[in-house]
Formats: sequence, structure tokens, C-alpha cells
Amino acid sequence: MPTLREETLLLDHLRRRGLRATPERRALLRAIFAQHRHIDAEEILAAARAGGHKISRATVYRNLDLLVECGLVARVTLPGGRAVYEHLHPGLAHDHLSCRQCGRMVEFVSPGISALLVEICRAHDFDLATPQLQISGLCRACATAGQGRRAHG
Amino acid sequence: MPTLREETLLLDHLRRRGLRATPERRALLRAIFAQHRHIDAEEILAAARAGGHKISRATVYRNLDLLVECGLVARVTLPGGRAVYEHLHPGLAHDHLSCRQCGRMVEFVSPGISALLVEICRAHDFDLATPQLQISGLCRACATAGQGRRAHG
DNA sequence: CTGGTTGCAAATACTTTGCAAGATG
DNA sequence: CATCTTGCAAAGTATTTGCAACCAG
Repeated sequence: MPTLREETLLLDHLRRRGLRATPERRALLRAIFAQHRHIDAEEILAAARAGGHKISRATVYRNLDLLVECGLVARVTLPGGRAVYEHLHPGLAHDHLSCRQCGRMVEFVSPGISALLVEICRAHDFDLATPQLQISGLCRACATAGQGRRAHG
Repeated sequence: MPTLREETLLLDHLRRRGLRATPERRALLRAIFAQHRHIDAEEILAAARAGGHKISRATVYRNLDLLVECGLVARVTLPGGRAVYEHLHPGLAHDHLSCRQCGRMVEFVSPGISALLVEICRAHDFDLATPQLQISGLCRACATAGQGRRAHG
């Protein structure tokens, strides 16, 4: 298995911060980059283990933040509140539009919005290093079905 | 205590869907509209009880979705994953920019982004009735402090 | 009266944490 | 060898659900 370019970035990040390069951290990174969709913590754990690594749930949670901080991974919160992760590729940013009813998610790119975001972030003194824009709406299917709904039980 | 305009909207919504107007639902609505900041489920429960209403935690959770669906209330997910709610006023939409590190949140209005969002939603067949845009970034303070960080324990 | 709704408490889901053993630089 | 990390399991925190009693239409 060749060394991913991202793995080098992670190692650099760890070294800069005086943290250690453990096999668990590499396994975690690889598990996320092996998947090309949004996966949650539990799926990441399963993927890492399926890859032949011995790793615990606690270690997954403890290191996900680390990967997000170094910009290799993004944490996306679905409308319902569920947290999922995806790998990032510098220069290929995209944003998310998701349905708050059924959870269906669409990825899109909008240079116009990105430009305006730069303005807004500057105005409010926010760092845009890893901007993340999440829009929640209602997809057509749910908007239509939503007319007649029943109570909870 | 006068009847809120929003209460009428809620009652209409309930009638249209064949749901019932219970004192708990009204109390919940009033509790949220009495606060002019973002509050979580627990605070809403406390506010409703402080208002002299007997209401349970389960009822709060069961009905928050209802209020969000009828467009009177918005659910905002903070970067850390915490869910807070705020009352909405038609025509006075605003969006959220929050720091994924310290949670500091800034509200802003951007006609330009709103216009582009309309385009994007149309293109992806999403309903913009209650658009909600959430941007997560890193505020200057956290970006600066973030340079030297230590490990977890 | 009929069936949506509530309260309670138990259950569930997700994430964090204390601690001793085990790595890494 | 210092101390950063891990695994395990227990502890949190947030939210949901089963069920019987209750109440709105």
C-alpha cells in the first residue's frame, strides 16, 4: 500500500505540534480516504477494522478532531444533527445542501457564494482557512409530501 | 396575556394538519418567543415551566419539530453539534457564522448570498421556504491561539 | 366517544473520560 | 525514559419511545 500524499500532510502536522505518529492515526486517515462518501464515526471505526487494524472507538473519536483541525477531513452536520465526515482535497472545495426532512444531500460549488463568504468572514474577523457552508432546506419530494402528515405516537 | 400573532399561525397550521391545539404546544411557542436569543431544549423546558406551565421534557422534544416545520422556529446546529432554537420572523431572515472552536456565533444578512441560494436551490429542486444557511469557520481569537496546542489525555 | 397527546421512566444513541498498560521520539 | 496514546468500560449528555391515562374536537 503506497503512502498517501495526505498521510505526509498528517505527519507534518503532527510533528509541528509535537504529537506522535501512531499506527491508529494512519489507519483512521486511510479509512476515511478510502471511502468516497460521507461516513459517521461508527462506519469509520468499522472501515479501519476491516482494513486489518486494531483500533478502538475511543481512539476514533479522540482523533477525528485532529484530522478536522489539520484540514484533511471535514465534519458535516446533517439537519437531524447526525455528524458525518468526508475527506477534503485542497482547491476542490464544495458545499452542502441537505433536506431537513429526509436527509438527502447534494454537493455543489458556487464561486459567487465563496467570494461573498470571504467578504463576510473578513468583516466579522473569521478565518476562512477551511470554510464550511451548510444549507438546510426541503427537497421537492418532502415539500410535496409534507402537505398531509400525521401525528407522532 | 395577549394572543401572539405567531400563536394564530400555529393554530392554523395545526388545524390544517388535523392536529390538536394543546396548552403545552402554546406554552412551548410562547416560551421560545419570549426569549430573544438562541436557546436549547433544556432551556426551553425551563422557560415554559417558569411561565407557570406544567410540561414534560418529552413533550418539548416531540413538539420542537412541529414548530420548525411550520416555519415559526429554526433549529440551528452549532459546530460542536449542540442544537439550539430561535424564533423566526418572516421577511427578516438572517444567517449564522459560528466558530467551530469556541462556538462564538455571529448573525449576518447577505442579500447577495440569498440571491445565489435561490439559484442553487432551484437548480437542485429544493424548496427555499425556510432556507437556512450555516457557516462554520474559525474566529480570529481561536485561529491565533490554535497555533500551539497540546494533546488530549 | 375517538384518536391525538401527555407524562413518566426506561431505553437509545452518541460522545467523552479515568485509569493503567503500552507505544513513540 | 518522558509523556503522549491507547483500550476498556463506565459515565455523560442528548433525544426517543412504550404505555397507560388524559383531553381536544
